[in-house]
Amino acid sequence: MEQEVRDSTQRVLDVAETLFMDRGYNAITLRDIADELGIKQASLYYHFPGGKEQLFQAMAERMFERHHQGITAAIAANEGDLRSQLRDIAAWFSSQRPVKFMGMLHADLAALSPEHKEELAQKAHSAMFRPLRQCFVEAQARGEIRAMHPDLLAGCFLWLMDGLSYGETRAGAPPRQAMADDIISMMLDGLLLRSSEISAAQRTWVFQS
Amino acid sequence: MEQEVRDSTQRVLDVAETLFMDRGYNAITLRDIADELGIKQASLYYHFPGGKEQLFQAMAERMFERHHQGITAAIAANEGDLRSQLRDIAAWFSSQRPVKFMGMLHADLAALSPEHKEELAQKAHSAMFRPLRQCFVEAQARGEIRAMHPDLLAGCFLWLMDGLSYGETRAGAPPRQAMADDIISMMLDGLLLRSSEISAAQRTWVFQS
DNA sequence: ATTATCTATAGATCTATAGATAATGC
DNA sequence: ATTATCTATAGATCTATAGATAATGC
Repeated sequence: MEQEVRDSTQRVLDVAETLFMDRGYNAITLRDIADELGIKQASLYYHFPGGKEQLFQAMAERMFERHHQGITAAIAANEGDLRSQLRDIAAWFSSQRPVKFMGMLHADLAALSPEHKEELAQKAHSAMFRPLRQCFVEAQARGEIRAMHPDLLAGCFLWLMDGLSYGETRAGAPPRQAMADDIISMMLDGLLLRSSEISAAQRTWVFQS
Repeated sequence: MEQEVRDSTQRVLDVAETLFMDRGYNAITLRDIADELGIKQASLYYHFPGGKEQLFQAMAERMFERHHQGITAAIAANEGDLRSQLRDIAAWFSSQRPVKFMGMLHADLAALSPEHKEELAQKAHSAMFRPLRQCFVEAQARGEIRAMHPDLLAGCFLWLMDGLSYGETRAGAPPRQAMADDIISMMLDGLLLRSSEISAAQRTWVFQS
C-alpha cells in the first residue's frame, strides 16, 4: 500500500510540475491539475492538505533535488575538464522537461508565503547554483579559465540553459543539444575570430581593447 | 484636454508595466493597478474598455516600441563595431526598468487570446529580436565574429540582458553595467585563458578541440 | 482500518457592466 | 459636451472544508 500512496502522489507531482513549469503558479488552478489527472479538484487535498501552495512547494523541492543529482553527477563524471562538465550538464537539462526555474524563482515565488518563498529560494540555490558555481571556481583555480565573478558565470550558464527551454519551442529551431554546444563554445572560446582563421590586420584589432 | 487624456492613460500604462513586468499577467489584478494609481478598479475601463487584456496589450506594445528605439539607436551609433553596439544596448537596458520580456513572452502570452498572443509575439520579434539579429549577421559579414546561428546569438544576448534584471535583485550583486560588460566580454572573448596569459602547454590544449 | 476518491458548498476574489457624479472647457 | 472618476453589483471562478463513498488489505 505504501507503494501505491507514493505512486499516486508522485503522479500528482508529475502533472503539477508539467503545468506549473509551463504556465506558472498563478496561471494554473487546482482544477487544471485535477482535470489533467482525471480526478476532482477537492481530491488533491487528500495528497496535499496544505492546498495549492504546499503542492507547489513539494513539486519544486522534488524538482530541485532531481536537478541536484543530475548536475553533480555531470560535474563528478568530468572532473578537471570544464568544457565536458558543462556539456554533460547541458545534456542533463536536455533530458529533462523544460526547466524555466529562473522565471519561476521570480514570479512564482512572489505568490508564496514568505516562509515557503525563503525556503525554496534557499533550496534552489544549494541544489543548482552552488555546485555549478563551485565548478567555475575550480576551473579558475586550475587556470583553465580567466578570473570572472563565479556567481555571474554560474548565473549566466543556468540562465542560458533555461533559455534553451524556450528556444526549442520555436519553429525550425536546431536540436537542443546542438544549441547547447554552441552556447558552451561561445562562453569558453568567444565569438571573435582568432587563431588560424584570423588575418594579421584583424589580429591587431582583436587584441587592442 | 487632449494632453490630459494622454497623461492619465500613460500613467495607467506606467503602473501596469511596472506591475505586470514584475509579477506577471496572472498575478496582477486590475485592483492592484487601480490601487497603485489611487483610483477604483472600474475606472480602468474608461481608459481601456477592452479590460485587462487590452491594457496588457497596450502596455506591451508601448514597451516594445520604446525598446525598439533604444536598441536601434545603440546599433546605429556604433556601426561597424559589435562590441560597442552590444555595450550600448546593455546600457540601454540598464537605463530601463527590468525587462523580463522573455519570461513574459512565454507565460503571460499564454493567458491572452490567440489573436493578441500572435500579434504581440510578432511585435516583440520585429521590435527587439530582428534588429539585434541583423547586428550579428553584419558582424559576421564583416568577419568580426565567427559563423554561428544568428538567431541563437540574438536569443542568447537578449536572454542574458533579461537575466541581468533578475541578477541585480540579489544582495551584494555588482552594478548592472559591470555585469553587462563581463557578459559581453564572455561572449566575444570567451573564458579560456589565451594570448599573453597563456602558457605553451595550455595553448596546445586550448586549440585542440 | 486505510487509501483514494467523490459531492456539495461556503467564502473570497476577480472581471466586467450599468449608470451616477463632479470638474473642466466651450 | 467631454473627461475622468465613482458606486453598486452580476456572474464567473478559485481555494478550501466537511463529510460521504468505494475499494483494498488485514
